This record gives sequence, C-alpha cells and structure tokens, in this order.
Amino acid sequence: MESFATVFPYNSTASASQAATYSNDHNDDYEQFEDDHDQNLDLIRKTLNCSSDEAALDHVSPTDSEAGNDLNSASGSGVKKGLKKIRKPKCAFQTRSQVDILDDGYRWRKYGQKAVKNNKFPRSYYRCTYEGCNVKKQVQRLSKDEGVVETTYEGTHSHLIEKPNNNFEHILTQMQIYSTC
DNA sequence: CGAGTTTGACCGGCGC
DNA sequence: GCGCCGGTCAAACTCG
Repeated sequence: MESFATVFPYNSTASASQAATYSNDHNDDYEQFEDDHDQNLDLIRKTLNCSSDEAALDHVSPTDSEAGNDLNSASGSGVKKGLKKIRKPKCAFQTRSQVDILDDGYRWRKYGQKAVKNNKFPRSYYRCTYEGCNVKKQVQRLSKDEGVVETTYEGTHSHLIEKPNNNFEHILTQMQIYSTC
C-alpha cells in the first residue's frame, strides 16, 4: 500500500448507497466504552469521529466476551433456541491497498470465505485468535474498484494489541469510513 | 505438531 | 412455505 488517494467521498451517492447496506445497530444497549486499552480501535473511533458512547461496540469484559462466544457459536450452528440474537455494531472502512489484510497488530484466524452477490471477489471472515476475545472482521475487495479493500470490524478486543504496529496510524490515514459507528 | 487456511455443508433470517 | 443469501462450522489440508 504505497500510493493512495482518498476514495469515496462521504456525500457521494455511491458511498451513501453502500453505507446503507450496513445495518445501524445503535439501538442495541451499548452503555459504555470499557475497553480503553484497545488502542487501535480507539484510534479508529477517533478517526471515525465516533463518540465513546456510540462507539462502545460491545460491553465486552473478559467475562462478557465468553457470553458473547456462547451467543455466536449458537447462532452459527443453529443451536440457539429462544435467545434473541444480539447483533453487535460494526465499524466499516475502506482502504486502497494491494493486499487484502491490514496488519493491525492483532492475530486473526480465517474461519470462512463466501462469494457474495454483485461482487466478483469473495468475502473473507476472520476471528481474533486471542482466547476469550470475540472480535470478528470481514474483508472484501470491491468489484467496482479492485484497488479498494473494505474491512468491517465487529466487536471490541478484550485484550492488549499483540503486535504493536507503528504503521497502523499510517493505515488510518488511508481509511475512508462510511458506516455504522 | 501446532497454527492457520480452504472449502463444502449447514443453518437462520428475510423477502416474496 | 419456499428459495435465496449471508454467516458459521468443521474436517481436511497446508505450512513453518
């Protein structure tokens, strides 16, 4: 990711319609921002101009995240019965990059890949491998602009960054946020 | 051998 | 009710 220009101006109709594809989950009860040592996401939120309250992606404490694991595993395998699914808010942003994966300092494990409608590139699904941390992200290259990678974070890390990365702030300068925080 | 990736199958939500 | 679609699981596989 060397040369990049700002892409997707906020007020373009294109980005507006794309943003509309992401559900806004502010209605869920995210009370407070507990994870103040989550440096990168905090940085993202600042870049996003999110308030801390609205950016409280989830009330994830180490114990809460275990409950989150239960919920998510249940939703995936269809075991969940009678439990209303709690959807976490998502932060989505786009970067112009040759590589799909941003090195944000966390360790991710890929758990799925799907072809999505109206996009010739598959969407990849990643989960944070830190024990008890239930953060997920989706990575997808845009078919309409192959140089742009769209990354969607879901949840809040419950641990310190594993590989402090000085370049992350650099990455942030490339980000164009168009969604839900 | 452990960690991570691939990929087909499965499930739930949603629109018609 | 049915079919489509997105998201997840899990076994097999690859890689260091």
